[in-house]
Formats: sequence, structure tokens, C-alpha cells
Amino acid sequence: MGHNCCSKQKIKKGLWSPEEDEKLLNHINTFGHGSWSSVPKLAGLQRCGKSCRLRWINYLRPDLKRGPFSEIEERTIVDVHRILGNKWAQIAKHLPGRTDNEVKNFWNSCIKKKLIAQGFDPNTHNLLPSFKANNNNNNNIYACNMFSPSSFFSVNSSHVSADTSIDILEAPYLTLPSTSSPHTNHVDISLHECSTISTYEFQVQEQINPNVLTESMGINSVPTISTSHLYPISELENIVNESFQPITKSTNPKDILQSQQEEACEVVENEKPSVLNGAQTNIDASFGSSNFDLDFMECTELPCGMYNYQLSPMDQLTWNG
DNA sequence: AACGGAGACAACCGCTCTGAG
DNA sequence: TCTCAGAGCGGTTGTCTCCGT
Repeated sequence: MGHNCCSKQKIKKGLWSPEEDEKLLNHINTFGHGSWSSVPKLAGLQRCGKSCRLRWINYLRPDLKRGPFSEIEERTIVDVHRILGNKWAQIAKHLPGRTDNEVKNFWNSCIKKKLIAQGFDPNTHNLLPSFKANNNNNNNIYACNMFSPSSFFSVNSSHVSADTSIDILEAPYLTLPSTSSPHTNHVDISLHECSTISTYEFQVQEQINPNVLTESMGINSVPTISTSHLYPISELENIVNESFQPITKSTNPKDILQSQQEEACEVVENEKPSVLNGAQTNIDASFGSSNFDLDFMECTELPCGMYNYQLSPMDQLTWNG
């Protein structure tokens, strides 16, 4: 199919010469681009309007930031991608001076490989099967799906017997337990949301409503929820079995992600105030040190973000260059 | 020095969306 | 409501550079 403008006339393709760049730049600086289809003719270029537009957006625009991506930008890309998928234009909106094309290239050439190297599926951000298999041999780390497809449930190893093995790999959401328990032979339980950036630690309280948690993340924020609860080790397996219940309606990753996004959107609309206040929920969220980007949340239809850079398991992984 | 592979980046292609008529 | 052109987006391909052999 292609675009008609190129087939109608003799159009140059391939890399742009400095002279062409100068012509386009001068024209747009003087007249603006107006209708892109008319730009080539007015600027004296043997290019199609589409090509001119692309050249301007990806290369000539004065507000572009050139050079390598910073670590923060990498984190941002990974985190937003985890929620939105290959929505490069949307992702790029959260990276001032970067274009969708640039983000896309960076993802394909760099981040994707890093994620794979760390055992994550770059499409779903879930653990790769081989990586899961390895973790199944580790009794102290359990992976599950929460809002993010890639999450870790970890148990303090100093308290857990070697035969405590609960496979909750396929649980798409985390449901907090509603039962209270006697406080003997306690172990500490913490829940670490394991993306490349995020760590969640949920506090389980006595009368907690067993609502599905769909707390999500934001960009450039360092909010923390430092929480813990004590359970008797004898009940650990029961607690986990009760607490991590798959409620997925589809095993298709796309369906799961979509439903998660829709649910996240509902949380934004309905529960953001209560989550932020911590008054009507049993989660005590602290945003004291956060520069959480609410614009981002609204724009990407996400609920409030809660994660901690320092504690993220993925942060402890090395990004092989 | 020549060659080939890998990586990074630029640009194109094909499709969808949107707004005007 | 339909059609069409323009704009925008994501996937893919092309090109260049670097590096190892």
C-alpha cells in the first residue's frame, strides 16, 4: 500500500543530507510545518510529506535530547512498558526530549536483551519459564502475578523450613488474608513486587479486607509502604494458599494485562483518595518523599504508585552492557 | 588489511485514527 | 453516514560503524 505521496512523484528516499536538513529546518522555522503534505514543495525538497514529518520529529526538532539514555530514563521506559506495552509514543511522552522512535530502538537494541538476560520476558515482564524452574528449587522465593505479571513473594529464610514450598507462580493477583492468627513461632513475610524498578511491601493487618490489591506504580517516585505481619510458621502454607487465589478469567497474557489495566483504571477513579489517605483501607501508604507523577498516572490510567527503588530485587541485578 | 557479524540508529512501510466535506 | 486525505503510530528494514578474527 504505502503512502500515495511517494508513488505520485519522484521522491528521494534514504538518509537525509545536511542540505536537505537545512532546507527543512529553515522552512519550518520560518513558516511552520502547517500541512506536512505541502512542506516538501514549499521547502524545495524531493521528499514526501511523511518523510519530512518524520525527519523533523525524530531529528530536527530543537527540543530533542540527544545522547545515551540515563538510568532513570531506562527505568521509566521499562516501567511504563510493563503497563502499556509497545506504546512507544505514550512511553516517549514521559521522556522529555525523546522520540517514540528513539525509545523503540533503545528498547529493541538494549533493554529487551537486558531483561531476557535477567530472566524476564520482555513482552510480559514475567519470569521466563526457565527462570521460574530455577526458582522452584529455591524454597524461599515464590513468584506470583500481582498487578504486575512479575512479582516475588519472599519469605524470610531464617524462619522457613526447607520443605516449605508453595507454588503460587500462576496467581495473577494478590489477595490479602483476612484471618488473624496466633503469634507463636513467627516468621516475617514480605511481598516484593519484582519489576525492574518496583518493590512493594504490603502490611497485612488483622481486619484487612480481602480485596484484590491492584496497587500499581508510577514514574520517578519513591513512595514506600513498609509493612509486615507475623504469622506462625505452621500456618504459612495455609495462609499463602488462602491468600493467593487466582481470579483470572483468561490465561491469555494479553487478556490478563488488559483486565489488569482496566481494573487499575477503576482503582484510579474509585479508590485513589482512600488509598492515598490510608484511612479507609488497611494499607498505610507514605508519600512523604515521593515525587510521584500524578499526571503520568492519569495519562496512563494507572492507580497510585507505590514502590521503592532501593529495595527492588531487579535493582540488585546487574545490567550487562 | 580485509572481512564478517553485531549493534545502534535512521528511515520506510503499512495500517489505523481523525476530522473535514 | 460515507469518503477521503492527512496525521500518527508501531513494526520492520536498511545503513552505518565498530570490533573481533
